[in-house]
Order: sequence, then structure tokens, then C-alpha cells
Amino acid sequence: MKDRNNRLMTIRRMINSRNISSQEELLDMLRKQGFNMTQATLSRDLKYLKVAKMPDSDRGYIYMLAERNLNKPSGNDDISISGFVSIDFARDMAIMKTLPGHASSIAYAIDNMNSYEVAGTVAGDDTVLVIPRDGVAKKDILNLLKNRISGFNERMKN
Amino acid sequence: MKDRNNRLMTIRRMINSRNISSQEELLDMLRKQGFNMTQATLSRDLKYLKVAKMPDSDRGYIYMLAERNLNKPSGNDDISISGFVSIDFARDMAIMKTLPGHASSIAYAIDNMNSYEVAGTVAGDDTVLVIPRDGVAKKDILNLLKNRISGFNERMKN
DNA sequence: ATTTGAATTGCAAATTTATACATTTTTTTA
DNA sequence: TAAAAAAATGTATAAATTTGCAATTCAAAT
Repeated sequence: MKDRNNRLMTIRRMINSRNISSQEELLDMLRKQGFNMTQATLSRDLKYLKVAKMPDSDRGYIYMLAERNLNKPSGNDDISISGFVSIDFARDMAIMKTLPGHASSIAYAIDNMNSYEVAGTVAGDDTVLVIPRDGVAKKDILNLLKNRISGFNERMKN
Repeated sequence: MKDRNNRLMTIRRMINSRNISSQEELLDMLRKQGFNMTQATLSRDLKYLKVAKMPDSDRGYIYMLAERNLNKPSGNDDISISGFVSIDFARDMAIMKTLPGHASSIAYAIDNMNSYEVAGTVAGDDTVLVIPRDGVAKKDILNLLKNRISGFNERMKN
């Protein structure tokens, strides 16, 4: 569902930008942005996004993306790409078509997400091959891209 | 209080070693170790230790030390030192006396805690000068050492 | 040693978060 | 496109966590 992915990305943004200390607070913000949802769904979203609740000296408790911590320096924030044309799957890999010359920048962006799901990428001139880890489903890769790449959704045909 | 510091260190250890998914669970473990306390106190301890609760694909949710994430590679686990003799304060700094030749290893250990409170250390042969950041109280430094250095407490006179 | 103030804690209640279940929506398959 | 399966969501409730308050313990200062 398109709306869910938007919502997830919005939540990610909100948590990255401000210090939020309860689901109620976040829920209000989301509703003001036009997302019609309940606290239960938010709780599930946070679980899905692996958002941790940690003590904070200022606000008592704040939410934060788990990756922000654990891993690499960056690897968080939304990623924007340009030149994306289409995506297809074959042999359990994703083949992304791009405008000429845009492949490597897109591959670079994907690498920088540092996501578990992606074992690696190979970029030609107008094609990016995304190699998922064993056991990762096509669907997971699509979700990853939808959730993390601004506007990816909109540019999808099917 | 001596018991509190033991408890805090034990909690830290437990969280680092196993995957714990609720305060009740941790509380049981602590009680089996002889700590007589309530869940309310545990909640406060976790806040004090900045322990975050984060979603985990295996256990649903797990607790983890915030530092483990955020910061430097290590800087977590307990630290053990040898050769510590005494500690004193002067001019808002801590002067640790050690056995001859032990100063630098102790200073090294303290540096490795990567704690906010300590701006830096200087080690001679049998003396370590610990320089707290501005605004950090003597008490905070003592707590830090008590909480993180195994056996520090026991070796304290007063 | 006594007083005084700060820190720690338990208890009970409030708040916050998670989830079982039923239902709706979306996606997939035939 | 209809049927079947999977995913997403709301409602109500359970479970988990936090906190105000009072009491106790500890530490500092006289």
C-alpha cells in the first residue's frame, strides 16, 4: 500500500529531525500531516522500523532509529536519487534501469543505506544490479527502496 | 550506597551478555543474584544507565546500552584495573595513586570508557590525573568509576 | 554524635506501549 | 475477474513502564 510507505518514511523523518518522547506525541504530528491512524498502528510501525526508545537527559525519553546507533556513521536519513527509470527482478536480483550515466550515483546511494537486505550492487552506465542477500525476498527489496528513497513509489508503474 | 553501584554494574553486565526483553525478566535475574528490589527501581536504573528498548527480530524487544550504539567501537563493558591505590580530589580534578608503573594502564582504561565526564587523563609513573569536564562534579567522577571499574568500590577507604 | 539535606526506594496509580482478535484492504493466483 | 491468501488496521484490552508521593537510608557538615 502506497500510504503505508509514505507514512513509514514520514515517521522516519520526524524521528530523525525532532526529539519525540511518546507515541502520542508522534501520533499527533502524523495526524496533523494528514495521516489517519491509531496508536496501535504506530506501535507496529515503530517496531517495523526498529525504532528504539532511549532515556534522554533533556526530554526524559526519546525515540530514535536503531540504525542511527548500531551501525555506520551515516546510513540513515532518506536518500534521494535522480535518473531512476524502472526496476525488474530476475534470478533473485533487482535490475534497475536508469538514465544514461546515472547508474553509479544510484548504486552509491543504495550502498550508503547500509541495509542488511542488500549484499551489494554493481553499476554499469544505465543499469544497476542490486544483489539481495540469500533469503531476502523481492518484496523486501522493494519495500526497502519504497521506504527509503524519496519519490521511488511515485515513479513505479505497477 | 555501595549496593546500588553493584547493582548498576550487574545490570550493565546482564544487558551486555544476554538478550533481555522485559524489565520483569531482568528483575528476576537480579533477584536470583540476590538483589532485593522492585520493578520501579529497575525502571529508574535503566533510565540512569541510558538503556534503550529496541525492537528485535528474534525476541520482539530487547534492552541495550545506549552507548553500545551511538558512540565509539568499544567504550562499553566493564573495565578492570590493577594497581589502584587511592583517589583524591584537588582543584576539581581527581588524583589517583597507583602502584609504581601502573599509572598508564589505568589511564588507558579510563580513556577507553569514552565517558562524557572525563575530558582527559595524564599518567605519570604512579599517578593518574583525571581531568573532569567543566561542570562535572567530584561525585559524578566517583560514580563513574564505581559503576564501571570492577572492584573499585571495594578498594575505596571512605 | 547530631543535625540537615540529598539520594534511594517501595508502593500504588497513571501513563504508555503492545497485542489478540475481528475486519477490511491489498495482492496474488488460477 | 473471481477466489484465495496475505497484509494492514482498528478496537478493546492486556501488558509493560514510568512517576508522584511518602518513607527510609545515606552522606555531609557542624
